[in-house]
Amino acid sequence: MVQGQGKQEAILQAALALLAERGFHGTPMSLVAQRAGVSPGTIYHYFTSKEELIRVLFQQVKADFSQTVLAGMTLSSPAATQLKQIWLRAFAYYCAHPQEAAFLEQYETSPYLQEDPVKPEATAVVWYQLIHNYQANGLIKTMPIPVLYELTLGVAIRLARQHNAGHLTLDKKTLAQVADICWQSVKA
Amino acid sequence: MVQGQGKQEAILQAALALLAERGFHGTPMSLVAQRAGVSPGTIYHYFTSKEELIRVLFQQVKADFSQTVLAGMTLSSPAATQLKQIWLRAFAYYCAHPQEAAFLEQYETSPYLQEDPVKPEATAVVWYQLIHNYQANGLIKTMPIPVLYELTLGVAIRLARQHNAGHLTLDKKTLAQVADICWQSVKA
Amino acid sequence: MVQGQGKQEAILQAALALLAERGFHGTPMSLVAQRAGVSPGTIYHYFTSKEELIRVLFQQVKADFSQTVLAGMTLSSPAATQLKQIWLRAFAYYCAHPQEAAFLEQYETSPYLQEDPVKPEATAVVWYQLIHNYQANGLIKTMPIPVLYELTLGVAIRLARQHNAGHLTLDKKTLAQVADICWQSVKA
Amino acid sequence: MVQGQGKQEAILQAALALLAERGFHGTPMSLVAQRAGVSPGTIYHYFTSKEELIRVLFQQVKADFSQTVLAGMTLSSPAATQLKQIWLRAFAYYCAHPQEAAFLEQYETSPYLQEDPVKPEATAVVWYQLIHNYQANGLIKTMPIPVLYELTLGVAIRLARQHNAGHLTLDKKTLAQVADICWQSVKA
DNA sequence: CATGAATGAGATTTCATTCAT
DNA sequence: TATGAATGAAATCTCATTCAT
Repeated sequence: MVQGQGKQEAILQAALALLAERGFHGTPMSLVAQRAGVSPGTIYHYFTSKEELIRVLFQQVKADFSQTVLAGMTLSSPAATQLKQIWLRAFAYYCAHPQEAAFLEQYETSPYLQEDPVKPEATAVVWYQLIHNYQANGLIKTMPIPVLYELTLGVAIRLARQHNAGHLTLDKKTLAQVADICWQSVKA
Repeated sequence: MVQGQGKQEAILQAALALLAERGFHGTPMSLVAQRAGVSPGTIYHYFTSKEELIRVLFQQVKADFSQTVLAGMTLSSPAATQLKQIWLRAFAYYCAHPQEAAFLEQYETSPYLQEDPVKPEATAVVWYQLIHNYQANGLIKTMPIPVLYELTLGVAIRLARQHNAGHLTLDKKTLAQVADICWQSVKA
Repeated sequence: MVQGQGKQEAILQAALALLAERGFHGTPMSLVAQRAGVSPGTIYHYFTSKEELIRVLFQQVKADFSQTVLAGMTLSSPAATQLKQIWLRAFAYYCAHPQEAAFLEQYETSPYLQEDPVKPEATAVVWYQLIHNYQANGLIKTMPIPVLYELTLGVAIRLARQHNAGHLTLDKKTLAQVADICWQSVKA
Repeated sequence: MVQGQGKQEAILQAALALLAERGFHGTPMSLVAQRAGVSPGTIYHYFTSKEELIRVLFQQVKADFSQTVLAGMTLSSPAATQLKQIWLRAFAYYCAHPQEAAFLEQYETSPYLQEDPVKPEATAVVWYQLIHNYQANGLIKTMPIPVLYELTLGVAIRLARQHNAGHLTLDKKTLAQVADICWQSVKA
């Protein structure tokens, strides 16, 4: 069994796996506790409520996504290269982390947490900043940010989801093509 | 109070409104009953279970969507016009029917009904058949159907959703532009 | 579909079959109605309540049992012959009418109808009268009636029940032996 | 209020009393909880379902019966003495524990638990083993076990039941007579 | 910090019974 | 008489959360 601070992490891990597979209402706290090798009461030492646990998990997953996608980005490349690179990285991340993907989708979709629904592009802070810069430099179309998001990263994410669900397989070449198509649709 | 067969319809209406706003697990059957002006037992006269009620509702919403989008389509127009037309109609439908939109999104996303997760494009039968034809005639790119879906209708739906959430407002002109961008990204 | 008075009979038949197989609480009135080819409301034209339906059914089964066991009795035979005959007939009746047997057992056992629990020997009116006579003539032991009942007919019924449940098979010869044993245990 | 493991016992006690008096379907879990001085949810901490609670209770009652009947048996006595002794003990047990008696009868009778209906003699393991031995030594008749059961212990139990229901009172002498009659009917 | 038995409100579903047609 | 849609009380079971140890 894990000890000390490790327990909080164990709880988050367990929650992620279960929430991804069974949904918010399909995963009782007791199950999270069991999977984390912890007692139900312990969860409430680290999190005030189920809602908070989920909110914290969301923040963590989002941060991990941002960091992973960002890591090793070639910041000196031209816009086209960079955006396509981020597109492919995002796609790869979702495919490599199906649990995180499933969880994010539910989180953004579900009326479980009524307060402030999350804008999809908010999850991809890295992307958002890049777009912001490029737009300022006139490299991409002048359109509302959400439109640009759905035309590019949004597509990557949906496709990754379908890939995870087994509805779709994409080889490297096709993938690069799609990334390029997305870039074409937003470049100025 | 409604009478006779009208009750089944009243139940479906009530369910749609509540499910859209509060989610599957946030809407107890008793609430559906109350809103439909019906006793809890009555629901079970028309539907075997909560699950079945939701499934039937999904079929109905899907059918309504297909029919509305299809109605008045100019079938003699060229591919570009048709696809853009359907894109705009789908967008309009989702904006005009935010409840249906929210419900569909949850239905496609939620692990609530484990059996056969729904492919998004299955919801848009009309669109699927058009694409199929055009692809056979070489009018659009040779790519997996789900890719083509996400590049076009998928984008329309996401944008409508953001519109409903109040994250976004699009004037007619911009809308037509986006529809055109989507068309450009899939045409051969 | 049956008509008029035939409906009452159809209801009783349906009730018997279902109650025997599924128990009192396992057979909703709606199921009885369905099996009888009748609407739920109709049952309440013939019976005030579920309880009354069951009570009437009990009376009917009891009467049928008495009549069948009595029919063709050789009233002139000696006591031994008569009691063994009735023993074998009762056994045969229960084996030939497993539904009636199962129903009677439940009725006599269940706290479903709190008022006046039924004495087992009350079900076998014929037997009761015979015993009464023989006892008056000093042909059988002076013991409380229920004791005599359990030593004879009671045994027949339990064995028939076990036979119906498939726990037991008895050939004719063994059966006659058991009947004789029972007789020996009560004769003066 | 009871504490700790005592709650499981309190629940079983409450269930026994209520089930005996009101039957399986006449005793809601909430009533069991109330009588046990426990919240409804607590029952499900100890038992998976109502069915399991009843099954466990059956095992416990059966074990108690066996042990009580067995305790202080004079194992060196001759067959006649032993069987009559066990007959009287069984009778006494059922009279002294009317709740257990009523519960056992329902359990063996009711179609509530469809799976493997219980053979009556299975409840009396002690008796079964004795009979088995005696039969091997030719001390009692060669007949199917269930027949021997119904001729002896079966009679004891039915009579005790009638006694509990107030239909019958037996003095010690008569009781010994009946026990003897039963022995006579099975001895070789 | 950690535990896990206990809670009790609330969710889904059933079913005896009624009543307008 | 007959219907069967409708009722609504009640039953079983779940689960987020608490608190004594």
